[in-house]
Amino acid sequence: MSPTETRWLDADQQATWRAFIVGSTLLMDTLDRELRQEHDISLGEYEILVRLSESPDRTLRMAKIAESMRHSRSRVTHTVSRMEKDGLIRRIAATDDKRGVDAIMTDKGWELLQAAAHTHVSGVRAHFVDLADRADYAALGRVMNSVSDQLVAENPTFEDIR
Amino acid sequence: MSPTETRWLDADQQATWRAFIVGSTLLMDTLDRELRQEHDISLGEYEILVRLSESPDRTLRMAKIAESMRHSRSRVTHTVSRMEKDGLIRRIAATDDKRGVDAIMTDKGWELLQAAAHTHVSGVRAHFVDLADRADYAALGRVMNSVSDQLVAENPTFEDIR
DNA sequence: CAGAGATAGTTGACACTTCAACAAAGCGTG
DNA sequence: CACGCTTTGTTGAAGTGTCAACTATCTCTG
Repeated sequence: MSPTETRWLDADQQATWRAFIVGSTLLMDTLDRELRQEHDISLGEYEILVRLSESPDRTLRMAKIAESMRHSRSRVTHTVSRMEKDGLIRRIAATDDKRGVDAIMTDKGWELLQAAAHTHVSGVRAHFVDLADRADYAALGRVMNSVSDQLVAENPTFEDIR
Repeated sequence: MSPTETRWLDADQQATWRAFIVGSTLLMDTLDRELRQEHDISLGEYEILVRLSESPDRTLRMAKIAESMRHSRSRVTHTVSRMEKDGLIRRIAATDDKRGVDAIMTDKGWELLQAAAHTHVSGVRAHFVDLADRADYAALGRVMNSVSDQLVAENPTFEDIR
């Protein structure tokens, strides 16, 4: 924040940081493209289906979806609207809280998920999980978890605003 | 590819994978927002300025920019067009290859980079580098490097098409 | 229990990315 | 040297994400 002296990254740190940017961009783009090409669904849409599939009655409040993916409510509204148009999800007003809306995975959504899951998991393995040894992979998990924890802790608004 | 049995991820792998998605999304979004708020520039635009600053004469061919960031040519054209309109970059036809176009960072671009670099590096440290111990960070670098290598090797078209 | 403020979700405008089609210039082999 | 093929870069449309404004509902406090 304050314009104190900048602590630059050393060469190693810089290299790792750049590897992270390029690698994660490439990885996400690839997984997204594979899903689109083979099942006409984006990675984001797939992730929503996964979360619904893990919920009782394949149902989840819009807010819960947004929260667990750390996407904005607005983004979830747009995405779910598209998926509803495609017949993958249905929306009904929540019974308890009249402001709320429940997203429910349709049978068509369920079937698509079954098919897409294979593609996705294979991709994640081929392009990511199976490339690293267990220890390195675990280390990566630790780092990414602390990134999330720190950002959420530091900026509590992440829970709601985004 | 072939619909053989799916080798699912175990719980640990799944957790790490999800941490990666959520963490990297959160991280990139945060760094992007910080740059926008404080300097009216996106992370992608910033990255272009960095690359130009590292090149002789602060000049780089459009294709080289696209290649090093692994963005599509089209994306680079659009982004550079916006930056040109903002006076951060100038474009001139390449002298040698008449198809080519050189992007040149202006003084205004250079000054913006100086200011933005502090914000960016501080953010990268605070939200990423300084959170992990050296060993975990190095492991992450190894993983992300093999991700890139594997994807580029497997799909040579990445060099040009994207 | 009234009013203020928080929360859920949607909407529309705008920004950015992708994709396919395209023009212009270089390259390579007969 | 001419033809086809590749490479460079741009364009415009369609898709997706962000942001700010808005409605409706809920909750808390005096």
